[in-house]
Amino acid sequence: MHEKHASSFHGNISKIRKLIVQSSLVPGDRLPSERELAETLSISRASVREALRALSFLGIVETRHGGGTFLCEQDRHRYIEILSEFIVTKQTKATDIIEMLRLLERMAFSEIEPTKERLDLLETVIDDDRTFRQQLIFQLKNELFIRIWSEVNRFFEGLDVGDLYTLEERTKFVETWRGMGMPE
Amino acid sequence: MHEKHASSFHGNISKIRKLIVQSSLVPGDRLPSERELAETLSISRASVREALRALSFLGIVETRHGGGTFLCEQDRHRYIEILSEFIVTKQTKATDIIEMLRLLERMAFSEIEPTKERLDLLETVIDDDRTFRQQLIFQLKNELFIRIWSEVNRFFEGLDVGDLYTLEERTKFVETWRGMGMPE
DNA sequence: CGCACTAATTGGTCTGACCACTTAAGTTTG
DNA sequence: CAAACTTAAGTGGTCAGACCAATTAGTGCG
Repeated sequence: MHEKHASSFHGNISKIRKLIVQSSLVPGDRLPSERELAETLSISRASVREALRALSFLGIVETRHGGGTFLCEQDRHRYIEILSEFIVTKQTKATDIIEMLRLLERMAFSEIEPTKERLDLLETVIDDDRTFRQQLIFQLKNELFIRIWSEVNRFFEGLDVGDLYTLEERTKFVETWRGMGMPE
Repeated sequence: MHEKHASSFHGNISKIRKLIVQSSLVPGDRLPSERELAETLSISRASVREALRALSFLGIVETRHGGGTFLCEQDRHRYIEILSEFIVTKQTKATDIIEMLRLLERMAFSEIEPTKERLDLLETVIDDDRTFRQQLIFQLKNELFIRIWSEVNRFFEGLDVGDLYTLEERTKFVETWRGMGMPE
């Protein structure tokens, strides 16, 4: 009658996320119904609902009464999801850390005004990925932001996966950034 | 047999939170068991569990298998703990908090789709800085993001420096936002 | 073609049961 | 008497099946 309880709560979340990926679902797509998911994953519908509720909280999924469960516009909520998951789970996946870091640095780029001094400074350190990114963040002059970035970056360096960007990417960043600045 | 469905999901969360307050529970205290809560609040245990799961995600409550459900040590908040540490450890400058808050709210603006309802809603509260910003954030429907924003905002309000934006700025926000909407 | 109605689908809730873990009371033992 | 063990009650975790509520797809009629 009752099956063995082999799967935990977080395990069920992973199962559903895995299923989303394997099914090649794109943002806006509808997930299988709760009843289908329950049968497919061999868990009760109650457990499916708990997992879906969690995914809903993380902004990954959206449910409509009578309509179904839909995959959120991930691109719209991308960095919120990353931020959420980074904070929620202790053992963050490497890919998430990298994406979070990239997000923060993109935010910095969009926040900092590209003056000539800053451009020159970044170009002098463009060969070193770590220094380049650090100098960029430090330009923000926001200690809170810097501290958050430092923390995420600390995790990143612990991964020991080399550079975050290639030299080509860094060069392109600076050029794009220069284009954003005023002529004067 | 089956009772009327008078209460919604979020309503149940409120019920439990209210009960926590009314019972004068302090961090570390144990809540009534799920079965007791179900009877007290006149809802099914399944609904109690869903509400508790949400509170658990928000870091307000912690459950231990076989042990019970406990009120979290407020300052040891799982996710907010990290953010709080950033803010508290060194005395963060007020300007940094303000900037971070503005950054978060700008993120929200770029994430939320500007529907007519949302525009109307924001315009009705445009005179009150705090309410305006809160309504904006709440549109995100991402509880975790809301928690994070709330935490930073709490520090901001502790600064007692008045409004974050002027009425003119808020008006401009809404107008800019409206421009971002597609004509369809 | 379009509108109203109906049936099927899907999420939301309820009930009662059983499993797994924790806790505390009771018992035994040194 | 105190410590270790055993046991029973309590609690969260899961399951199954049912019904309610909202949406959607389908059908028939005008």
